Amino acid sequence: MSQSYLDQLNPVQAQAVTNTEGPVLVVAGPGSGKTRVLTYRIAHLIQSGVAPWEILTLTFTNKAAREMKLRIESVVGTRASNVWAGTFHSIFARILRVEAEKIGYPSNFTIYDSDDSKSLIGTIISEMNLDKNTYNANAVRARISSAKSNLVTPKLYQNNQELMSQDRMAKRPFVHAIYEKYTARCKKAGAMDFDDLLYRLFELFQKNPDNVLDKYRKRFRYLLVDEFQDTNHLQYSIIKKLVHYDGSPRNICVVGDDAQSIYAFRGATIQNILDFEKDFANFGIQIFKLEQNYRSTEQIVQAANEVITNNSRQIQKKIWSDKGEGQKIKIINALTDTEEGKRVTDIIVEQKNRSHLMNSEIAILYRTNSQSRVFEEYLRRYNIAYRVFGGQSFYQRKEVKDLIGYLRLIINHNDEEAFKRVINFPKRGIGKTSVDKIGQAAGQLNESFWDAMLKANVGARTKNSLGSFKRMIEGYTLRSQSENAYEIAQAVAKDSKLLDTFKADTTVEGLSRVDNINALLDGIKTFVEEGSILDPETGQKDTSLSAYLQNIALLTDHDQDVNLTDYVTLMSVHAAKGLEFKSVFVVGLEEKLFPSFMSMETIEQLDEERRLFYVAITRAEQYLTLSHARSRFRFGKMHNNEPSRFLEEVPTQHVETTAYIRPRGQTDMSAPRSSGIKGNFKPRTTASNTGFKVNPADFRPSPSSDVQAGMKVLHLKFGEGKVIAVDGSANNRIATIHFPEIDSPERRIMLKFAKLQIVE
DNA sequence: GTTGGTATCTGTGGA
DNA sequence: AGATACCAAC
Repeated sequence: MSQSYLDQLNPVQAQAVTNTEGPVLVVAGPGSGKTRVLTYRIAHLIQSGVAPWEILTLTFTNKAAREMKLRIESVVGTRASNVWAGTFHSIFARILRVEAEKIGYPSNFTIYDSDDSKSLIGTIISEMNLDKNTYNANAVRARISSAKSNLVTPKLYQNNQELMSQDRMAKRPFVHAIYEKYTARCKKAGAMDFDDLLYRLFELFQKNPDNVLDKYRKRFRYLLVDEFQDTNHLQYSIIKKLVHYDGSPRNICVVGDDAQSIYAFRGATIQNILDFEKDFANFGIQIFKLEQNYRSTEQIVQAANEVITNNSRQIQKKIWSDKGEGQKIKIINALTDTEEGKRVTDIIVEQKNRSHLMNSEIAILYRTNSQSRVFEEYLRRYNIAYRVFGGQSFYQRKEVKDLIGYLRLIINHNDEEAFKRVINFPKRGIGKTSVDKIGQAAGQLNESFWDAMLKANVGARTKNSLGSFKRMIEGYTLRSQSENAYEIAQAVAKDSKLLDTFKADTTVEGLSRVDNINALLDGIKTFVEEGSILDPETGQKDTSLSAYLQNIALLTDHDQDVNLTDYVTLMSVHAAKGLEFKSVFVVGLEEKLFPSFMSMETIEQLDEERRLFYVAITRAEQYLTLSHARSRFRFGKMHNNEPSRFLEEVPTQHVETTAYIRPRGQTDMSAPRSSGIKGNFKPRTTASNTGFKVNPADFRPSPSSDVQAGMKVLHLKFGEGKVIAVDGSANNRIATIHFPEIDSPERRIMLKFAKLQIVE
């Protein structure tokens, strides 16, 4: 057997790969070859005789799972496709398809996405006659979601003093009642939301009917978990059900980095890492720390290390790189968001020309998806190919959801959200009043909307329409037994008049809706051609509509296959986790934006924002550019924001001194700037003026040769300071200055770069 | 029931 | 600014 893949690992990595028995915790810094370790570990298991389908690998994104499979394949060949590898949600959904009936769900259950959940919660709120401003559907949904993630049932919720008093304080004492109704309603509709995919599996394992748990414990002899820092309590509880029991070999390997935990907002907790150490302490746990960064240059790694030390709690590790010192970090201080867009694009042009970067080696990362627009405009003007990830996903578009709504209803008649979406679109004369009556009947009879629809007290004509609607859907349900997903979807798009309705709309929007429907149909066709694997062990494939729907529900925009053209990547920092680019731009580094205004209340929230910043800067291999704008257009208004505190946390010795030079011959392309600031557009020459303690308009820098020890000086970012000493050679004088206003007040400043105004 | 216009709300990240 | 909710008129 060839062991050559072991030669490609450093000693710690090799340890993490070959110690396959018993519990293992791998703490993996950014760029430390985490994926390599995971894939080689799986390959190693297979090489040592473990059957691929005995290995379960849980990841957070479909993309990560797919990539892992590809890489395992390159070592062990096609056997790789028999490994169970997927996201928590998709693997668990697959198990639930088989077992759902044991806990009172149909095997063809629908998966409600967050829009469905939100809509149902909104319906319940209004049915309960609660004020929908106090009871914000999104806020309630978040609370329900976090309850589920912490194994809190509606009953437990009601008995939990802390939760109840939080609700009372927020003037929302009935959240527990909404939670209870929501749960019942989902069940009635044969639907699971994203949290249910986890929670119901836990329930199944907990109740353990027919000793079903035993089956999965035996099936998954080896368990691997990627991005463990992003798991929530519920996920960890399921993991423990599978591997942590008497007599278990406890073959579990979790890989994570506490410094890259960025999903606390949806219940993830790094407590899981600490708990893991504790829970498996008596079972021979082995801990490996991957500390060598193979991705980034020293400037970037050291800056990142420094930034993260501002967080209060973390697992001690020393990330280092031997990629050489590399380029310093550039900082762009822009006046407006449009100027930021222009200057970032200018640098992209320069990097392409001078450093011969491909578009695909460049990424622009931002905190919120809405920031993409300005960059898109400039990239388009400069004729640079780009691709925006995230934002409104393809699957969230109205027309796409409409068609999928039909398909969902065909497979699961009880799907309430799908029913309401399509019952009167395209119009068939069944208006709001009728749907409300159906809803009332459903409530009284304790039936689904579907079962109640012909029993509702509606007019004869409406009843007629309902009847033919019902027959149409049932006809497709029958056909779906024998025809594949594409055949059904195509027929539905035509017969339901959905395509015709959109075709009748000749506006630009209507045209794009038709395009999107066709794109969706193409996607379904591809699915049918490839089929989805039901069970890695048997390799059984399924091209049915039902299989398609379970596949689609957990897909995001990032999973769309990308044609291999060369484009600049635009995405949120969250979406960029796990990726790397030669050149990275982290933009919009302003207080209230990054860190987000929603996350500035507590130290914990700020720490998470900082970890997000850490993730952002560690995506860069060679070039890192940070930018902020003094003012930006947001929510329909101009906002002036201070530069982000994170900019100040980047040590100045890693920052390049830049002067903004207007690119030649491009004046005609200059951005439309908001009036009022126009005249103030001046080149800035300091690198470190990332946060201004002094109003730049009042700032009059003095010739640096005049600066002497003992003087009182002003610095744009650091404020007032006292020069303690001046040393260095005549043409590279360095001043040691004490700035009382900043955190580490003693600064060494090179006078030939710094701008200082002598006060006295 | 449908249409079109106006008022109101909302606003981070994503499986 | 954009999406959605709501309402009056057809």
